[in-house]
Amino acid sequence: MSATAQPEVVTRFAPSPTGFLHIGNARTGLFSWLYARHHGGRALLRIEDTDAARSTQEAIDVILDGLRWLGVDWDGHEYYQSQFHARHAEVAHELVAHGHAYRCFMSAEELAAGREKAQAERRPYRVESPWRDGAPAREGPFVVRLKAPREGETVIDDLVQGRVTVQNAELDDMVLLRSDGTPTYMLAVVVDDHDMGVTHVIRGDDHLNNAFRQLAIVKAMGWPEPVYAHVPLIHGFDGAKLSKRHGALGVDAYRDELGILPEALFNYLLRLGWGHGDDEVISKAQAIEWFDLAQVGKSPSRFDIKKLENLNGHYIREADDGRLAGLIAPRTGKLIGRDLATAEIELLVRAMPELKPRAKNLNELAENSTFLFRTRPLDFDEKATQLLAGDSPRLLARAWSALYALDEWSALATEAAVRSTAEAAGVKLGQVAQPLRAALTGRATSPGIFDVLVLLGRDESLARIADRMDGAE
RNA sequence: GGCCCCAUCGUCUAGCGGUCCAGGACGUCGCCCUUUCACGGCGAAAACACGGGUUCGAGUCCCGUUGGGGUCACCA
Repeated sequence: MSATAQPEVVTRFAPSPTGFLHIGNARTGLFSWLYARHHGGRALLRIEDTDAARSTQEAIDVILDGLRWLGVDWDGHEYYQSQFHARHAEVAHELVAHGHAYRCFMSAEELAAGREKAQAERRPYRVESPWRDGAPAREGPFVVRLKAPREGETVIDDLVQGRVTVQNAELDDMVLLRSDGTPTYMLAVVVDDHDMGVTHVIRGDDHLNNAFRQLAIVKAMGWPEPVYAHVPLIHGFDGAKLSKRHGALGVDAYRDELGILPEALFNYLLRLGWGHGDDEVISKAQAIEWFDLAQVGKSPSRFDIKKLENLNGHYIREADDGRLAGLIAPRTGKLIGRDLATAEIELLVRAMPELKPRAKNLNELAENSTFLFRTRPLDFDEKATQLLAGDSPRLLARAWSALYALDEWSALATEAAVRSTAEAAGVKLGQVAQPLRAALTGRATSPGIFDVLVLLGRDESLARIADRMDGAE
């Protein structure tokens, strides 16, 4: 694989299928992918589908689609945690056999009582199972618990968090196998990461505390310790972990509902919590070249939709006209109440150079394109109606005549005609151009009016003007 | 509450002991361009949480305070 003697880097992204790809998880996945790509290693994907109820194929597809759309791929096939349950149990039993874990027969009531007592005495609760020290087995259901170390301390040299130390007395004997024999997440991740050959565990820092307990399993099994990197979570406007409460959306919503381009979200997520000097606009190739965990900040960052949209506007301006037309055609169609014909999509492509500097998301882009396809008589919004009052119908009639007389229908020619109309009428250009805009588009804002004239074509333009001009002239 | 982590403009960040009366970007506010709205250009306001150390010298190192966050399941 790699020609150098460097040990291979294997990262993994392990989302659980909850029905959507949380923006924070997407960033963590992006970081883990970038780390692997930067180091020429492998990026793996594992679906944590242990919770069978939530793990529908549909929920899984949402994640896979979201990642692909973002431009994050993975090496080999995706892994499904649920397929390894037998192996997880096998490891648990091996741990028991070697005295690193034990069968605990404590009932839920006993556990609850202990927890309450600890609470009452205002001291932290730690499971004290008599079976840890070999009490005789009892009848009934049992779980398998890890015999966690109680002396000394555990140190993790985290690539993002630095050296973190925890007293082993803080760790307790966590459940490895439930009473129904199924593995807990704690056991499953450790076993899967080991079996998949994961060298770098890059995940959200909400797992930092778990890392110490998981490391206990790794050590008990005598497996090589992975390198950990716990990246800070994304927070909402109030500084708390981003969640539904903040209206946190899945990646698909940014694509479908907010009209965000994948390269914009990629760039935004990359810059959130990571920086490379003063660089703001960063391509995927540059990201792979520059990215490293060392520059990832330790403090959580807040999600700012304004900056995302600014970046989105940038990428819209850079995007290919045909691509944009294809992306907004369905949206424009929805706005005007019918599908766009092929010729109309071609018109959209031609209009795109004028349309795209004026939009920061695909919805705006679509909205701004509707004037091209509206049928007469146009509907006029309030501002347009105002522009069409007073002297405007008279001015429009004069403009109509000048335009009608044109041999050539171009931006240059129409501009000359409209300018001379204004001059002849003794008014400023704007006094003719604004009513013209209103008559042509139904709105008070639009692309340059001479471009609009050309895009609409001679017949449609003259007809729209005629609709609003003073017929007496 | 215990444990762990964090702390530069409103937000994302640059800064890795002196070149910082702190730089860039978004946002905000002006001005320019201009037929509107954008784009673009120019400019402005805006931050090293606080207190002790260490040092000739601290945004940069150490300690504490305050503030914020994360985590404490037979959930993942």
